[in-house]
Amino acid sequence: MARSPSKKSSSNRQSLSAQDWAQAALDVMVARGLDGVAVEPLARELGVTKGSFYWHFANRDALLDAALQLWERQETDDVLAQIADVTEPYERIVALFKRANASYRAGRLYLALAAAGNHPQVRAVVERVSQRRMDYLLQCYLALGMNEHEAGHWSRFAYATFAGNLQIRRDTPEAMPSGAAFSEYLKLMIKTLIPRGQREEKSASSPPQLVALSKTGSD
Amino acid sequence: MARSPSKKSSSNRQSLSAQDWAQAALDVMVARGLDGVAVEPLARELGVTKGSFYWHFANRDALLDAALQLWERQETDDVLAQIADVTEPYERIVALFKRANASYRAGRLYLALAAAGNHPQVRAVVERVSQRRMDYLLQCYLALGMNEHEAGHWSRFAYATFAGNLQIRRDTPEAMPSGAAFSEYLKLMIKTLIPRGQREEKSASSPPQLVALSKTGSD
DNA sequence: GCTTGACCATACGCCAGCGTATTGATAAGT
DNA sequence: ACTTATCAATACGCTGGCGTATGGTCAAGC
Repeated sequence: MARSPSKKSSSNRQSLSAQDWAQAALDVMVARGLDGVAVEPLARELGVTKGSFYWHFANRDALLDAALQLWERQETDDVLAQIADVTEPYERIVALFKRANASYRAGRLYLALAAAGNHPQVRAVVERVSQRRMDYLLQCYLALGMNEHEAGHWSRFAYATFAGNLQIRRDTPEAMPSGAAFSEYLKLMIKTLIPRGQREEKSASSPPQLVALSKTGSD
Repeated sequence: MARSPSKKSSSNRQSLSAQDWAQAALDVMVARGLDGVAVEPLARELGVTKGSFYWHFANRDALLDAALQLWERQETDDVLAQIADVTEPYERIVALFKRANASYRAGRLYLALAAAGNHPQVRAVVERVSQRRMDYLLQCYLALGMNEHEAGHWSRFAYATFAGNLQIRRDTPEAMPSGAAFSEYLKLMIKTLIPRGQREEKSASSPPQLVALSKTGSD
């Protein structure tokens, strides 16, 4: 329930912003999926009518665009920024994996969006985000000393496992352990998905540095 | 049961059966997702009107039930039956993995259904199917000589990777290699996901050799 | 204190999909 | 030949969501 905007208070009868609507749209996606994002129900939930909505947005698609943009910023840009200080490639992958399995909400959101493959609008963003994440992983594996080919395989492998775990957690929550057993599971995956055979050699001389993944242009 | 055993023949202008409707519903799910399964459009596609539909089914939910049942039979019962003759546990997992990555259609269908987590009707079936598949995998890993704990981890791991690969193929098809590169990728996953450290005891025979990976895909 | 503009309410028309009712058509069965 | 069962067409009412039009309110600003 508590989202995060500093000024969001249920008793707050201040006017809403487009951002508030976009954030609410993301919340609904988590709960009811992409096509749960309907103007009128959403307005009801926000305690206003759709007269308000059509002040902020031209139509439903515009809302989706805003929500999508917000999502990409929050769940990809920000995440990559958060682990930017981890310089060692092995540790970086570990950090990614831990973070990927940390937020339940983020996982649901990702699945909800990815499930909307029909919607071209959504699809484009999901595709770009997935690509960016895998590319980032690829860089990590390259930094471990692999060649492009191997790194391609392993990054894809790792990303698939990540995405699949989200699905398991959603579809069969009982099958996913918690607590210590989960830590153990995570440990196993990390150990398996980061082959330390070809441990990286030149992490001091030629720092991988990963180009910071800055926003794919300007948008 | 309706006595008209109308096989799936596209040019068959004989009357339709409930099975035909269910099959068509699955086809639509592959193409447009779960909520693409609407009575009227479906009827249009089948060249009839919904007057026909409401002869065979009480309502839309009944159609979904039938489709779901059909799906579970086709994609789980039948698959498990097909690999029942593979007795060696290692080979069995390999066979599962190959089969899982073979049918594009089956993957889309699974994802489409899994995405409908809101719908309790669908959710129940997806949950059971996922559970059954993971349980099957669990048995395989147990047969390799693992204890329950380890086998639980590895079967979950393997299933997650399977599900994630489906997602990658759907969301970023370019990221998934084809041809020889894909075989190589599959080989890597198999090798990684079936730890041969604790190889099961009774078979000191030849390593299974990965049999050629010949496009066993249905479509 | 009257105007302006940002924000929201109300009311309407539209459309797609669900479900129902009724009738039509055709292929057995008797 | 006539009934019956099976499958389908047509027509209708209902609902929920989209988008529009228009008017209401309230906080600045001149």
